[in-house]
Amino acid sequence: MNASSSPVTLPADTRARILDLGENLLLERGFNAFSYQHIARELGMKPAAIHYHYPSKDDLGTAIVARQLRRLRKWRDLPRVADLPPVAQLEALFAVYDNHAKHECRVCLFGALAADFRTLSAAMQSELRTFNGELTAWLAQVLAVGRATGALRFVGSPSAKAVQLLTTLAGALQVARVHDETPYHTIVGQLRLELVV
Amino acid sequence: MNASSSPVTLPADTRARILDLGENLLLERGFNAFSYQHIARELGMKPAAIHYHYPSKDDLGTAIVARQLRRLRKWRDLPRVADLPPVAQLEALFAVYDNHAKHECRVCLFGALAADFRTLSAAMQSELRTFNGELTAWLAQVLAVGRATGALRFVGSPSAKAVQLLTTLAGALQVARVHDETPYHTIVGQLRLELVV
DNA sequence: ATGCTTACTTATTAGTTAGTAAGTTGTATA
DNA sequence: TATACAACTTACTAACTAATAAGTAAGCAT
Repeated sequence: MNASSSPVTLPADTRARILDLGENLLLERGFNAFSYQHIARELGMKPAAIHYHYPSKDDLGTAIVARQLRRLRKWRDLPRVADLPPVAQLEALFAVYDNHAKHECRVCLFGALAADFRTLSAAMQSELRTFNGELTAWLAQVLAVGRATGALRFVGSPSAKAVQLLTTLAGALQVARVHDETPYHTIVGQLRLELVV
Repeated sequence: MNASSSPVTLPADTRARILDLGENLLLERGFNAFSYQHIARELGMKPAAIHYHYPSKDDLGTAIVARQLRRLRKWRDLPRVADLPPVAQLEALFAVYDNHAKHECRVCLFGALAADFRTLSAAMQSELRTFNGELTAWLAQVLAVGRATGALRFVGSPSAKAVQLLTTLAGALQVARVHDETPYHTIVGQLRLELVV
């Protein structure tokens, strides 16, 4: 009857909130360093409630990676990204990583899971491979067009440069975590200096 | 009296064997994904025996990083490394990473600890910072001399290039773990192509 | 021979982990 | 009004975790 009788969150939101919290914990502590207790405490619930929504931790982990993959595809196909000239597309990519660096030095999905990769389920492993593969393919195409139009400069094949670039960006966020934001910006500045004509 | 009465390992070796196994497990599974049980089983001992040598897991972790730091300093100062021309020094560095890639796609120390960094003790964190700092400083000097002598080519400051290079190498080993050795060699090939005149 | 030290084992604690089963509550619907 | 379902809680298991304490056997030093 009164205000306190309404739930703190809409029930339908709980699943999404678990996914959000799980993703945060994954990117901040690594997959093997967070538990359902961490999520439950944050939500003011019992760990078993998390199991109701994601029966196993593997289900949750897979869902986190799968959502990032969906986000990547959506972002990549967004008119305000897809219709951009290559240099602007590259800057849009940098902006995503900048955002991670600013947000308490969160590493990217790849950087968070790579070290623990062998302890992950086959489902998570395969989902992460797909994620990284699609991102690399997208960037390779951006780089190819960028060089063809004279806006970007690099030696070697676009796909080799794409793998190298994404690897450097993933590593740069890890360096930011170990030291501070400074080396991250140094690295991205260096990449810009080398790539953009 | 007979051969079976002699211990399988010299007692003094146990400490070193624990350190070796701990390092392997760290580089293959991540710090939060191995336990004293893993080490003990491999040595045919009880977990408590590991505690005798390294009272806490943090002690073991710190010892692993500290040994890598000692190794780095020793390697760097070795005549057969220190007296090399810059390009050969760079190749010697690549060879170290190549060795990791070949050895069951082991990541480097930095790449193994960066994701879980916030869950590590202050001692491990500080030791890893020192490790990464000294390696970067060494490479920056190599790059500076290399460019000055016309053997290496890059834009930006030597220290910026050094941070970028090491970050890329660390990331490259992670990519090798997630996919296979191929992208690792692609990345190193790309680095060589860009750097070596 | 005695005691000390090294390198363990056995036994145990306290806490955490993922995961399950059964029960509860509120809400919507037939 | 009955019931069915969603979203939990309570209570639990089994396993693993790091860590400690106490005991033991072997070797060495005096």
